[in-house]
Amino acid sequence: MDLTTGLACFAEAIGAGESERQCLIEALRPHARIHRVADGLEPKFDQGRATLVYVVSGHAKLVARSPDGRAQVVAFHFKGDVVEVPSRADHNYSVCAIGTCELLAFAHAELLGAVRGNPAFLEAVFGSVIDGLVRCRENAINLGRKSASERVAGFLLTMARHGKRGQDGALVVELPMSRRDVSDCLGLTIETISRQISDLRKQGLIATPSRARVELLDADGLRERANHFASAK
Amino acid sequence: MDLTTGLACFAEAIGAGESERQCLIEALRPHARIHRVADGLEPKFDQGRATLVYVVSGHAKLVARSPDGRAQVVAFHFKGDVVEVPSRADHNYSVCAIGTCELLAFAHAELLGAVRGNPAFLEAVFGSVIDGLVRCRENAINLGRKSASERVAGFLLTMARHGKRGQDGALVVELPMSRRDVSDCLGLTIETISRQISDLRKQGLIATPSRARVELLDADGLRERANHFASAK
DNA sequence: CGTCACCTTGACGAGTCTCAAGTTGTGTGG
DNA sequence: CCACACAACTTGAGACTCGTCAAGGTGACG
Repeated sequence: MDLTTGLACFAEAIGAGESERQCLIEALRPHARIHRVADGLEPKFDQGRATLVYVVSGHAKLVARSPDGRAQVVAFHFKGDVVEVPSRADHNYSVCAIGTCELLAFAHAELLGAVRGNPAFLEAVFGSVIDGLVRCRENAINLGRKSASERVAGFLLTMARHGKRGQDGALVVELPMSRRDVSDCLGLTIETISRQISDLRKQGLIATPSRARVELLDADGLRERANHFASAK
Repeated sequence: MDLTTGLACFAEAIGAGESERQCLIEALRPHARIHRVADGLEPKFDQGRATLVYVVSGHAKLVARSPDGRAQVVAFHFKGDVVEVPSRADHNYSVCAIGTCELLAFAHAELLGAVRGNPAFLEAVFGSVIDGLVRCRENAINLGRKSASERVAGFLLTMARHGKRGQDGALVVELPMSRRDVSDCLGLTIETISRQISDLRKQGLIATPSRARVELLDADGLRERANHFASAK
């Protein structure tokens, strides 16, 4: 996919009307760069500059690594998501492809400059960032106050938003990421993930027809197990 | 403090020029509400609507609670911070005062509507939300991949941003929140916090002249202990 | 059919939570 | 100014969850 097509996807996703789309594409073009990234690779964006990335196709993860090999997957991002990549913070972040993946990258400052005159667009980008914030907080709650069992159940429910309903009515979720990615996101080890998945299967809450595929047989049971702090009760 | 003064603070913080400030205040006034909140109380904003809160004075925490009493402090916010309070998510959030505190609240949608014509303002709000996102991610890394010792050291360094330099050169940090708040933020128990603080004191990294005050005697030592995943080596 | 990466399962131990007791500090009333 | 009550914090001992290490199983691909 080339830059123009990528920009068109982005413009459409962000809700630009037919008429203004072309104009938007031209305004953004000088500041955009498209990266076609193979599995496990991490494109280098402008170092030290906050970057905004739009996932044109495939899946990606935002990950922080420590020198000693620990990793925290801060978020998974799917086709159509907008990822805010911070510049300076206490930790280093990179975007890493899960499978082959196409990313559209903008330096933050220039993106904002280019669309100053278009508040609708600015709001749309704003909305994406808020989405990211909300999801990050949800995960922070998982990490801070939940047991392994609750985290895994909650994770499956979150992933279910991208799932489809199978013929038997169960929700079928594809997990494009490895167990290691899941563990690095939930703050657990791959062994613990594995044990929890096995538990859920033994209790009949899920089925695992293949490694990457999970069927949610009892979504309510999962929700109970996830123990979300919602207005429950 | 009344609504007008609060709005003026907000307008100034957000970087509005002298000239446009008055205009901005008038545009925002119909959508703003000011809350004077006593210690430990949680103002009710419009239920089910995303709300943006500006901390006019004092300190506040954004917290998610579970029916069984567990709490996760998602973020602490100080005077001048902007807090994005999500509407619908898997967990319920509330803003809770730490000491007496004044909050300026806007329904999200109306705030954006009121300032559509002012991209500079929109960008400033945008920037605040991104700040929140970055801090939330930093905390997610703490929660997911760090030991109790690393978390507490990292927390003190984060709080040090609001600290002042004492006469002996050490950074003096006031912790307006209780140990329970700290533990609910770091995903630990108050006992563990207490033990870690004692450890740090015994090792000479900090001093604790009073309960709420911490002096960072050896910031580099703390940073080492915090083990931030930054470009270190 | 062999190799390899990935996942699963088991046994054990470290780190943190839980429970319980003690200490410090703060405000209140005499 | 002192005595007391109470909340917040500190410290200790034992339990439990999850991490670590090790061995085995499964599926994909040549």
